[in-house]
Amino acid sequence: MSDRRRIMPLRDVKDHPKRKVNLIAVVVEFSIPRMSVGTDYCTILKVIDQSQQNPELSVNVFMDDVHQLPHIRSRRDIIVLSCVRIERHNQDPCAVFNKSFSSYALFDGKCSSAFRPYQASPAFCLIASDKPFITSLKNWSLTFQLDPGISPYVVSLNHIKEKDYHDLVCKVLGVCEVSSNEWVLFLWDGTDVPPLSFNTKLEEHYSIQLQISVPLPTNAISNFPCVGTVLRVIADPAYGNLGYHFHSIGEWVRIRNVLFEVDSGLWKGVLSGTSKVRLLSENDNSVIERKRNLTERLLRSGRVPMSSYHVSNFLTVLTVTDYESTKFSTLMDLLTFSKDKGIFKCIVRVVAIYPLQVKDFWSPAGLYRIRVTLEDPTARIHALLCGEDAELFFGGYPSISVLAAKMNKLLGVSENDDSTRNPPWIQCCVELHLANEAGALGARHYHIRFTILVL
DNA sequence: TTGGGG
Repeated sequence: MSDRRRIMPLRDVKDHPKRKVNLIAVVVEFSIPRMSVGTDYCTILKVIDQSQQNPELSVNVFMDDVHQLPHIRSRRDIIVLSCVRIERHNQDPCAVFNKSFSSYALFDGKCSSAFRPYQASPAFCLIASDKPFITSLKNWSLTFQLDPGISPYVVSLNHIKEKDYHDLVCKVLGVCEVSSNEWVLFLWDGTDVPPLSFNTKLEEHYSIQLQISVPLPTNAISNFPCVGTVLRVIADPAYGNLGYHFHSIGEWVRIRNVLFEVDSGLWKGVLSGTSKVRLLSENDNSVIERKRNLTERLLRSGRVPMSSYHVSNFLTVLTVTDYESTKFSTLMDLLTFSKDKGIFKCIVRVVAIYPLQVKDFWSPAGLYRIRVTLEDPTARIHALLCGEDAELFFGGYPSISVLAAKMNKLLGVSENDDSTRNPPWIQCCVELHLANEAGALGARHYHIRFTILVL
């Protein structure tokens, strides 16, 4: 075995088509490992070095065992690529890792002295002459400002559009197998997804879902932020065990090519075959901007939905004077509240009611007994509107036609368009009771209280 | 072979 390996600077790669070369580079982006349409699993890396940061070089890695594909742990990690073949795609060179003659090793980019790879392909062998290359690349990358990739596709969650592909600069709150081979990613950028209208023909409002996929137990969401939407992103089954492939929990990333869809009047992200990840620093400008925007928003407006700032679609529902000075809470504040009783003032939309017919609002004893589904950008909950609380809310016992008109206003039913409805924002008081053991799913009960509907 | 930003 030779004790030297000729390492090619990335700027020279373009001049060596069809050649097999050795590279040492910093990984700045990776696609999530997944099955290819051929026989192998695949991940695509973007790498840079001192000689070339733009364009980044694509490295396409194929392996027959998904566990043997490189799994990037941290920003600035170093990859040694031995005997990769240079090909051309369109006008751009790329390196292709062939499992029959290529090998690789991944090194922590932060630790300056260790030469032990945290992952390597079976045939990889570190050669003494690699070490100074690795050291100088680590030293260089610590001083180099990595490019987060400014692009018109980057949006924050308050600007997403249905059926569009967007990039998000966001924090990865978690990844969870919600059912057998169904994985969900939880993403947050501190902004609120836009409120949606409901298609009354497709969505029977009494059967409305409370969330995309399954409910999570309180202990799973207890560390989620209470302001800003936690977007649920469904992974394509081709990704297999997403928890194994995704190492960025709690970190800021730029995640590219997320598809946005609407399901049951809720926003849903889809991790498609072309989604890619760039790990970002807490000090990255795009991360600092998002944190600053959230701080300024909370100082300016408190815990209210971003889209309720402009009150064109806001019903004046007054809470009784006792709670006028109470600060607003989000529904996620309620879902994660740990004491067994509390009263909150929220800005929400009534997205569904049960019973469906106003004539069924009373029990046989003549008492109001209604379940409403409340929504804000952070969550949906069922809340009860019963007895004296409902009398206060509706102003006693109005006629069925008056009550029906009030409910139509509350649900956003339009007088001249029965195909869509767009519930207005209202403010209301919600009392929370934890029925028994704290945090148990379904043990929380919510009642609308101290709220008067003024119409 | 696969894969390759919109």
